[in-house]
Amino acid sequence: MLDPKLLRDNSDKIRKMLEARAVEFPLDQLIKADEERRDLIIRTDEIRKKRNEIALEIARKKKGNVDVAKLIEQMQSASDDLRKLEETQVKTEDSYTKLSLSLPNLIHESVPIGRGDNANKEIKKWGKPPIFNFKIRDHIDLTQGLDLVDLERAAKVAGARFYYLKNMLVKLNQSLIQYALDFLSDKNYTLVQTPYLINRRSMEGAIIAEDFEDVIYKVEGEDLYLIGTSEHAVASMHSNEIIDGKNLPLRYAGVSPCFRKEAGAHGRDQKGIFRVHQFDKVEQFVFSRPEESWNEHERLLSIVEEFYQKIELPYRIMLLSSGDLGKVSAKTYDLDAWMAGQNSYREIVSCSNCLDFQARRLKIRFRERTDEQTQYLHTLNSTLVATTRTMVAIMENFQTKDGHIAVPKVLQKYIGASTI
RNA sequence: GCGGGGGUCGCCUAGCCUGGUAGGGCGUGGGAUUGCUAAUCCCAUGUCCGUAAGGACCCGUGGGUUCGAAUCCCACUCCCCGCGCCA
Repeated sequence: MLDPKLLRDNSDKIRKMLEARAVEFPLDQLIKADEERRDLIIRTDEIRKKRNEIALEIARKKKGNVDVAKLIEQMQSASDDLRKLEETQVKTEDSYTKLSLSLPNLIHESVPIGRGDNANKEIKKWGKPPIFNFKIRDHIDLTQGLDLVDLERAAKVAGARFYYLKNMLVKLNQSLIQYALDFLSDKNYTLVQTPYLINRRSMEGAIIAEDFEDVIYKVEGEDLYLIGTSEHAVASMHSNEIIDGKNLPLRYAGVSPCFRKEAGAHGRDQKGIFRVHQFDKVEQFVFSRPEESWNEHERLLSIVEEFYQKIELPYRIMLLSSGDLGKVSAKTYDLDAWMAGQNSYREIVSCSNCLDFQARRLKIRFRERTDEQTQYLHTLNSTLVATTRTMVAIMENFQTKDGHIAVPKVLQKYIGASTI
């Protein structure tokens, strides 16, 4: 949600954003709804004022035992007027809220303008893709050879894009989680394991309406949705709160499984565990002062880089273009890890600054002193590790000639082995 | 799941029975006073509309009754206590 003042004073800025994102949006309709809404507030306020005055008068006269029948009549007619006006007000307010909740976030000036991922900008590269002197396997071959994944039975039991992890891959998965939690814990993050199901209000605070359709699973008959990432549950954790400024920034390490419908992804990455409906993730989430959020954004990225350097995965950092940017994000870096089996860099991390977009929806504010005006804070999120994709990268890059997998050094003490 | 108690403006609390402008304390900021500190007193301290003056709203949420609801009625929700069930 954007500051409604922008609709009035600077709608061009919003228009430019919509154009850059190539998003169709009935902005004029929203501006009109906002105007109507404010007009109705003024009109209903006037009637309420009158009603309050009469009510006061009645109370006073009653004390003096004066007849108030006439005043009560006036009150009745004012209440009737109000009821009628309120009906239209509810409708206007509804359409305003609905529209304003589906308006995407502003875009930071450093974001390249363009459609799709062609316009994404490479910021840097780290590490060198490994060179193999044998015919390499992709992660699907590797997991089959070592009995690490059972896709057929998962398809039978749950459907496509599900998987059973088996044997050492179960341990690798746990090791990545454990290492990631230790890593962030050392950086004084607050560890938080979130609810995996959250209600609609909370979900709406973290994502934009259309994502409900494409990514979010709903529990039938309940006001509950499976989180697509712990970001959704951590963001809403402080909803409707006023945070004491001296506690900022709040840095959380969220850990949870992630559930995604992958509705628009038919045919893409159909095999293996690269694109699946369920995976585990350790996520960084920061509540920050507005003036510090861009520094926090860079900080998140540098922590991510440190992590993948320690795991020794070659990667590149991409700055997403306006067309590729998520609707709630003002600026996003992706970290694409080298995947030897696919001979390309693939996305494993997404690091975003959402400014006050989520905070407005969730009413998360802060202030330094209790006599001060409250302010919306900024929220940022970044993957630290999404286990399935990182495991794909590890398996493909660390494979050995005999079809086994070397374990990155930092993970060895967690998994208790040097090869799989 | 059953029974009982509760949710009040950042925090704590009064008001609810008996409907008529939500009061007090703490914290925080400003001011006054005082060698300094402390103490004391005064003012401010939620949201929305409005350039402002001002006004409206706010007592867990949503309905209802009423001229008028924090207050009465109904439903829901969360917390606490007891019972039941349970990994």
